[in-house]
Amino acid sequence: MKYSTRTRYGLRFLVYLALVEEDRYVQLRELEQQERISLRYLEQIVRLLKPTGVLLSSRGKYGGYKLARNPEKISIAEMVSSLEGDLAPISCLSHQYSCDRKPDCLTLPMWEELQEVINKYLRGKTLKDVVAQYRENRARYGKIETGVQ
Amino acid sequence: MKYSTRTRYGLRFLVYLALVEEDRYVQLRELEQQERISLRYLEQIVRLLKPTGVLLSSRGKYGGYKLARNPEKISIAEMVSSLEGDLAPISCLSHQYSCDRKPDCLTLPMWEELQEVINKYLRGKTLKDVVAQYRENRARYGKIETGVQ
DNA sequence: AGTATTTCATACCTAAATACTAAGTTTTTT
DNA sequence: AAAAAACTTAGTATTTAGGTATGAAATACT
Repeated sequence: MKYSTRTRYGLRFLVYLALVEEDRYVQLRELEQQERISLRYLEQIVRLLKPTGVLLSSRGKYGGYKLARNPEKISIAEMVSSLEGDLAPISCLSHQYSCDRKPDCLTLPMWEELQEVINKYLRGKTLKDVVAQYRENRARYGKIETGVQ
Repeated sequence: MKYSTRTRYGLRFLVYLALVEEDRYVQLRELEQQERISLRYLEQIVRLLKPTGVLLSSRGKYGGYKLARNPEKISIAEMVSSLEGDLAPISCLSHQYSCDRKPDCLTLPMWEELQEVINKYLRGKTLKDVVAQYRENRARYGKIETGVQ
């Protein structure tokens, strides 16, 4: 079980936006250069995030993306769920899935509990928290904190 | 992120063995019928579990598998890890993986924390616990608990 | 008005992994 | 000797991951 690059890249995109100090639109080209993520691929990933309403976008020259709300109002659970499709750790727990053996399943209760553990962690996590963790980590490594200009 | 059928089937196999009351070898054919898991596929899944030393096997007629130790001594973390390869939630955290961007990664600290959350849950879980959860769940559904003859 | 630049959208592609099946070999019991 | 089981290797179909390619629509600047 691995989260896909979609999810990894998507979250890095959001953290990047959160790190931008000034009020400006960030272009995907900038992320391609800074974060080494293919522009074309990133376009598709961003599209997965749009329905959550977390992004403001502007087309054309000097266009790009910015966060639509404060990072502390942005739930990682919601972002991962949009990028990954859902948060179920096994397909049996995905919404559309049905299985007549469910009442007799030897392991379903355990999987449900694991799902709850993961969901609880992700629900309690905001984009602000992830940014803070990143900053702490940088400090540990003794890096000067510059943020994104 | 989804755990594979390998892992799901493998755990069901282990719980099934734990539910057997008598001291006998359980044949894969029995699991094929009771749990609807292809015998040929199950053979390969079982092979992933053998290196952990959790299984005793006997060949030939009346052969099969039984647990090598008490279910409370069998860690789910170890079983899932053997079935899945490792417990990393993203490939960046798999053992062999290396990435020169790690010190600057915007999200790695968060993923490490999630990994710890998942590992902690799985490490604290034994096969005995999973069996108990199954039994409780059956009771909730009002099913008569027969176990496996 | 025209051009450059960006997001937005659809379609397509390739490699790898998943989830098996097939066919046999080895070991043990009857 | 025969049957039945675990073991082993190889192959295969399908799905998913992880992208590219192409172009349309919107915006800003000249």
